[in-house]
Amino acid sequence: MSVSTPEHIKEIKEIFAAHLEQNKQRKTPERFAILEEIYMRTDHFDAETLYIEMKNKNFNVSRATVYNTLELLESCGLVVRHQFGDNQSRYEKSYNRRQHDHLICEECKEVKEFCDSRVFQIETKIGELLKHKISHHSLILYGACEDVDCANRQKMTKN
Amino acid sequence: MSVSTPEHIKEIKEIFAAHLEQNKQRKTPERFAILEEIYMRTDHFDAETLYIEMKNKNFNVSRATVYNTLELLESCGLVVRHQFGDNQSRYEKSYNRRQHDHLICEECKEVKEFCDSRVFQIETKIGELLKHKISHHSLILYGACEDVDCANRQKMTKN
DNA sequence: ATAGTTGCAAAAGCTTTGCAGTATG
DNA sequence: CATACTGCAAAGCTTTTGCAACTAT
Repeated sequence: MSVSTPEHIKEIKEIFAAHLEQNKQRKTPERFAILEEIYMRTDHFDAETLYIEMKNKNFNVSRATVYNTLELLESCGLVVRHQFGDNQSRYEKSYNRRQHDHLICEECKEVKEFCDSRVFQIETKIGELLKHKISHHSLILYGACEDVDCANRQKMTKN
Repeated sequence: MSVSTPEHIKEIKEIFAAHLEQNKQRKTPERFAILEEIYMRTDHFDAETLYIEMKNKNFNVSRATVYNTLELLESCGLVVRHQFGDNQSRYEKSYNRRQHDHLICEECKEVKEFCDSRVFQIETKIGELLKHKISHHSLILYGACEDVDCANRQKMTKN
């Protein structure tokens, strides 16, 4: 996942602003600060991490506002929410990003992204078969890195 | 998902007993009662539901034992754990069952099962591409029933 | 001015843990 | 009879909610 440029962030803020106007919701500084923080990130973060890191940057937001804004951003498609198997939601920015799925190393917890068009063939076929209109999917592969850095990352993850 | 017959359950208990012996763990009545309760079910249940229903049947188990036993059963392959997008674990029996994935109706929350071999093609290809040894996957399709009973089920789900 | 939002703290929901008592091997 | 396991209650985490104060429109 790549870093967003300042121009990119400006564009995204405009999209968010338009969405808020359309729904008669207010354009508060907190909402835009959270959006910006999210688009500065390149990882798959949880709500608490986002909250803590904003606090660390001396931006005073509450957890309630973080959760509220994440939901808003999700509903307007600027953020996607995932469940990586640990009873906690993880989020990532999604504007201008190709749909993709995730591979998680069970040892070092690293998240990698991939695309495979066969998943859409499955959506189509199973949707027809089971008579459902499929709106989206979640595909997660779990595995083990064949990677020298895996052990190092493991140490960092254990806390 | 079909109901397990008494003979079937007997066989599964033997497997569990063997597994416990191998790992020098004790064959307690609670563990077998929980196993039996699970194999009587045909749904995708959460730990609390299992706990409550055992209480209702006047079988006195604790939550701690339910969670502990679910973990044991998962590690010996008699139960699989899923995350259907709501920050809560769901379980289902897995002995003698073909590997399958899930389709969830976002309106009535009904869970349907399906098989599509293309997932394994994805596993193989992406495993090679990203140099990971894939151990398992989770694929969930989210959609909407095109189904007359969907609305009825929705009413029952809202609580 | 008015009603949508915020921050805070409390509550809620799922899961884990500590511990004293119990029962398996 | 040693120690793994159980039940209970408390604690831990993530997420949601209620409400008074605030602020965008």
